[in-house]
Amino acid sequence: MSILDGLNPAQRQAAATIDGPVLVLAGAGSGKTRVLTYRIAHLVREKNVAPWNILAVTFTNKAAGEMRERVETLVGDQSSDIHIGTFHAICARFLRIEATAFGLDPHFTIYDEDDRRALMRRVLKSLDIPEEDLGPRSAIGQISRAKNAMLTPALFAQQANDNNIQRRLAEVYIAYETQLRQVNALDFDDLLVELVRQLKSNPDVLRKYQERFQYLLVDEYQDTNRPQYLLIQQLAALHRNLCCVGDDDQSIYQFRGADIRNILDFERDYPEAQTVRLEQNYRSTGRILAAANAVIQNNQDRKGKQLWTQEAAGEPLLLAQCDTDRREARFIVTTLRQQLMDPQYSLSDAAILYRTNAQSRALEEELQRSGINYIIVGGIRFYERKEIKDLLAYLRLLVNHADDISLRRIINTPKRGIGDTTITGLQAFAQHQSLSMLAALEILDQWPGLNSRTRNSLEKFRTLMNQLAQAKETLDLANLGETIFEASGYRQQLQDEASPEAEAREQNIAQLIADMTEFCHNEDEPTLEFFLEEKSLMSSVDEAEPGDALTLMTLHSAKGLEFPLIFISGLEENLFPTSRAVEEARTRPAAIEEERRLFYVGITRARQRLWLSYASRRFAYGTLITTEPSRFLNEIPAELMVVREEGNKTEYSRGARSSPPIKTSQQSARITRQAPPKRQQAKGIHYEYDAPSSQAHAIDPHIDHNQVIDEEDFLAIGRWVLHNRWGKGKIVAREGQGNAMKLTILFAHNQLKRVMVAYAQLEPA
DNA sequence: CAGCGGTTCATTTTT
DNA sequence: TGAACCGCTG
Repeated sequence: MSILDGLNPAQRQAAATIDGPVLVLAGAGSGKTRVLTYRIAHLVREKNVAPWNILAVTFTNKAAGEMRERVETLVGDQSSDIHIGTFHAICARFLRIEATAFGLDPHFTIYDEDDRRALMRRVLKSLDIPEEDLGPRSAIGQISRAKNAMLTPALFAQQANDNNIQRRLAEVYIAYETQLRQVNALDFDDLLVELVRQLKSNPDVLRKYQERFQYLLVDEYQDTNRPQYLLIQQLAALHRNLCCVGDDDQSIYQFRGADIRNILDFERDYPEAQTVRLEQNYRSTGRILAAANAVIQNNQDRKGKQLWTQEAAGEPLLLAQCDTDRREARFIVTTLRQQLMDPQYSLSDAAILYRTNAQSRALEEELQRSGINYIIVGGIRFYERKEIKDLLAYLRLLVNHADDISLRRIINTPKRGIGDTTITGLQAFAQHQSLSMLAALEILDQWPGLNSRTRNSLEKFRTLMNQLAQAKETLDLANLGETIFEASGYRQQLQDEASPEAEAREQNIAQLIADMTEFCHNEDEPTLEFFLEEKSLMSSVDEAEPGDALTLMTLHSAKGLEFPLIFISGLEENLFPTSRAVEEARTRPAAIEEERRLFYVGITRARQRLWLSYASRRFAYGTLITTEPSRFLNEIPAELMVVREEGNKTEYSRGARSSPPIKTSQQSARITRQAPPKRQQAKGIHYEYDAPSSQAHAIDPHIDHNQVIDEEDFLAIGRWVLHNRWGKGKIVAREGQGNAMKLTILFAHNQLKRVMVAYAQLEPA
């Protein structure tokens, strides 16, 4: 008897191989979290590994929380001693613990995108670089890339050729780093990069961690970037008991520096590594999985995997071609309503996925009109709201006096009559005195030519901050938050405004203070530092509250999640794939592949039903633009999908594309659901196409289900076959075997179609 | 200094 | 469409 008995053979191998490096290539829905948690349970309960000798790293806090929960049910109390966390959280924690050894100030602040941008603005201004030459956005992006390539400012400057822009950028990088250090802050990239560097130059500290973490587990390995890879390599170097779980087909963060080589080259980096493939999918119906497989097969750059399932074929996918984005929203709402008539489904079983956050607006309007309860994952995060960031800025400044960016944020919030001129003046004065802006407030009498009115306002602010600093020493976290809200005059300002928005803001702050109370109760060490750290590293996915609501989110946010009912909207060229990808693909065709993987991720989120949609006309940038259906739609075998037209018939350009997936409304109206494929002796693929009786009505009674196909005989290249929809055609190409077999057939009017044998009703012609 | 109105610009994706 | 930024006025 072993804990691992409940796993399938591949899963068991992945979980039981605990000595040496293991790479688990886990397809979507193949039970990778199960493997990870059972592996941990196996280590602790059956191999007597001490919990604190295990480190498990995930991508999101949510994944970490889930893993901890599931491990807890398997091993009980001991789970609390296992190190489970996100890369960023773990790095932040180690950096703080080892701050002294690393020569860092342990009170460092973690800067998010907003703070980073504010700092960059300041840098660009100080270097007199006009916005047209280099915007803060672009500068941040390029510097982030440099950091993730482990390039220090000095190295970057060296590499910068005589190219003017590069040299300029090097200057910006240097100034940015200097200022970051001056305000005692680290950005997201730094958390990783800094720890990797410090461990390299402090071998004794590294040794300590290497000895402690005898067993390492990494989730979502395909999304690790260079510094993350290096960190893992450092930590695993001693024991080499490293288990990385990932799926190259689900790598969707390369734009942010995730390096697919980390997964593709695993065997090279760890020659003794064992590779385990998890290819049985436990999540989706046969048709959904077939669609996913068909789409991802268009990618060249992959290790190659073929997912299979024992689940029933399920319902066909449905593609709604809508005339406008508004109609698309209505289609989704109507369809959802229909589904909810079925008592087995509730609102929380459904999710709408889209490529960009901006697309949520049209959907939201329609949902509000219909009174459907929904939550948005990833819009504006709670901790990104202005009022929350304001209050947090007070807290940050109390912890880190050097944090000028936070000071600037709050020195005149709420209004204290301290304007831009004064702030810029204070900054210059502080710089001249080599002090932080907060410290400079203490020596205002040395500021020449300061008029008494301004001085007065500044002194009032100084008094406030000193008062709060005292409060910090005596009060607990929640009371401190309350005091700041009150003493700063923030509450007063909101009440004076007396608007619904102000009311909402006040509520949000009440929520923040409630969070603080909760934090005090839950944590062993509820320090202000740790509270801020937790909040800085919180992502929008982590905030999704359970409840009876429909979920709206980007495809990126959906990674790792699953829903019985999934809508993927906005399947249009230049939206999904994005215009950037389309553009880039003109010179580098592989550029489209990340978008395709994203589509693959979306499809594989669905357990039972999947709806796809696009709008021929859509509001973007405030105007109506016309669009074309996404190329990805052509990659889904027609047999898997029913097409329906929503709204007025619309023209679309047929272009040079040989097989537009769209039929006219007359045709599509008559398209009934496809019959399940004929039973075949699949070679190595175990599809079971026993349609549940509830679907019986969907099956065309005229099809002979027992007809046996001798594929070798009549499906050879050059043969003529009869398709129930397109008539007679000639087979021109064939790929795959058994149920995965696809044929390319030339039908009348030079119509070239790719069909899946498993779903097409083909007969010898 | 604050508040206003006008203009411009942007939409990937996020730890 | 909207947020974000700029410049003018009181």
